[in-house]
Amino acid sequence: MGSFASTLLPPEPAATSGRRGASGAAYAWLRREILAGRMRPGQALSENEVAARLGVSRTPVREAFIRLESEGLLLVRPQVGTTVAPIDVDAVADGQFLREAIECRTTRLAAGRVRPTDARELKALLRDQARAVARNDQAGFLSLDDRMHQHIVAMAGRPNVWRAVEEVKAQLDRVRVLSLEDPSWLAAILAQHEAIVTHVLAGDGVAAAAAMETHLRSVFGSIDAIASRDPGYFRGGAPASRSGAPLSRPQPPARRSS
Amino acid sequence: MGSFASTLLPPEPAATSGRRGASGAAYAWLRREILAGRMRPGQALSENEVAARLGVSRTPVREAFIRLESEGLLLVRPQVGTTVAPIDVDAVADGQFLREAIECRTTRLAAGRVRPTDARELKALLRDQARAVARNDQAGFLSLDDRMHQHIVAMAGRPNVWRAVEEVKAQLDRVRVLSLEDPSWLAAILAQHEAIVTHVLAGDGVAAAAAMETHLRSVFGSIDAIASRDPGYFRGGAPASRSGAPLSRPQPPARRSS
DNA sequence: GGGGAGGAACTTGTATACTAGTGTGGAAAT
DNA sequence: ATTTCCACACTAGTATACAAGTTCCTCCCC
Repeated sequence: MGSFASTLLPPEPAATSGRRGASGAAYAWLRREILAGRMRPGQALSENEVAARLGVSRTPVREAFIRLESEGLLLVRPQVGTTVAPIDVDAVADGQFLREAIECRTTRLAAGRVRPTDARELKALLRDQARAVARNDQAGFLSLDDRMHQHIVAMAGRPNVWRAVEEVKAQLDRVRVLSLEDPSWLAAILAQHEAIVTHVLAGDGVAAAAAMETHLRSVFGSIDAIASRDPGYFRGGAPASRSGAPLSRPQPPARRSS
Repeated sequence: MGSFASTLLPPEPAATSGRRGASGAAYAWLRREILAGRMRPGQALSENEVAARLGVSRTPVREAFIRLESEGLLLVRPQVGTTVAPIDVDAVADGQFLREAIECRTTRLAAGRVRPTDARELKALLRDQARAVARNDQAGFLSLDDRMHQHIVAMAGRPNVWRAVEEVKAQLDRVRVLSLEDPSWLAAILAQHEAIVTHVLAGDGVAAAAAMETHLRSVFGSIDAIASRDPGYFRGGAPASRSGAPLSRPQPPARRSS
C-alpha cells in the first residue's frame, strides 16, 4: 500500500529507462533529447555517432535504438541510416485515441475511489500547478501535469497502467513541445484540470471522464496548427511540399570530420 | 482506403516481427513459443542456448530478448539469467483493463460506421467461427477471434491501434492458452461474438460496447481457476507456496554438455 | 556538356572476444 | 556429520571485428 510514495519521487525517475547500465543510459538520454524536441523529426543519427558522443561502443547504443524504434521514436532503415521518426499525424491520432480510452476509464473509476489522502494530493497538485502558471514555468507545469494524471491512474487501482500511458504519450508529447509557447494555454489547461478534480472529488465518474476527454482533446486540437507551421517535421499529413523543408538531407556528409 | 486487405492476409503475417533478419526471426520464434505455452513461465533461457538452437550468434538473440523483456514476456536478471516471465496476476489484470478500455471504445465507434463490406465480413467471420467450433478447432477459432476483433478496431477508423491491442493481449493470451481446454467455452465465446456483431450491425454503439465488455471479462474470469491450478506459473497471486512448484531450479547446470 | 560506370565511405546487421559479477558444488576444516 | 569457504562454470553487459548493402561523388567516355 506504499504506492503513494510516487508523489515524493523526482519527476522522471530512472525507472523509465528500464534497463541498467550504458544501454539504459543511452536510451534515457536519446528519449529525453527526442521528446524535448532538441533532436528534431527527420534528423539523421547513426550508431557510431551516438556511441562516440556518449563514450560507449555501438552495442548499448544499438540496444537503445531498438527500443526507441519499437516505441515509434526512431526510424531505422537497414543499411541506410537511422533518423528521428517524423511525426506521423496518424500515429499521433492513434496515441490520442488510446490515451482517451485509457484515461477516461481510469478517471471514471477514480471518482469512485477517492480517499482522503487522494483529495489532499490532488488539491496540492492543483495548487502547485497554479503557482507554475503564475511563474510561467512551462517545464514545471508539464511535470505536475504528468504527476496528476499518473495519480488519477493510480487511484483507479491500476498504477502500472501508467507505463502504457507513458508509451502512448510519447507521440503526443513530441507535438506538444512544438506547440507549447502560448502561456495562455497553461491557464486553460489548469482550468480543465480543476474541472476534472472537482468532478472526481464529487464522486461523479461520468462527468469526470467527460472532463478528461475534453481536456485531452483540447491538447490534441493544436496539432493541425503545428502541422501547417512545421510541415517538414510531419509525414502523411502534408503532401510532401518539399519547398523549404529543413530535413531529409541529413547533413553534409562531413567527411571524416574529427 | 485499401486497408481492408487485412481480411486477406494470413493469420499472423511477418509484420508482427517488426524487424527483419535473424533478429526478427528469433523474436518471432520466441514470442510464438512463449504465447503458445510451449515455453512455460519460469523456464530458464540463455542467450547462448537459444543462439545455438537457432543457429545464429548471441547478438540477434539478445536483441530479441530485449524486445521481449520490454513486452513483459521475459525476465532478464543481469549476470544471473533470463527466464520466461512468470505470469503476474497484476500484469494480466492491467492487460485486461487496457483491452477493455481500448476495445470497448473501438466497438462503440465501429457501430456508427458500418459499411456493407463490414457487415459481410463480420458475418463471414461468425460463420467460420461456428464451423471451427463444430470442428472443435481451437487454434483456428482463436485466429478467427483475433481477426474479428481486429476488424472491429479497423472499422473504428484506427487500424493501427490493433498493434497496441496485440501487445496488451500477449499477457492475456498466456493465461488463455493455459485454460482453453473446455470445448464448451468456445461455444460460449461464439455466442458473445454474435451478440457483439448484432449490436454493431444494428448501430447500437452502447450495447455493442457493453457486449464487448462482457465478452472480455468472461475470458478474464478464468484466471483465478488457472492460478490456483498452476500456482508455480504465477507470481504475486499465490503466497509463494513453493511446495510442488516446477520452476525456479532452472536446470542441472549440465556441465559442458555437447 | 551530358550521361553512365565504378569506387569510396558511410550505414546497419551479425559474429566473436573479453569483462565483470553471481550462484552452485565440492573440498577442507571443525 | 556439519559448516565454512573457495574455485569454477555460467550468466548477461560491453567492446571490437567483419560482412553485406546503399548512397553519393567522381572520373571517364561519348
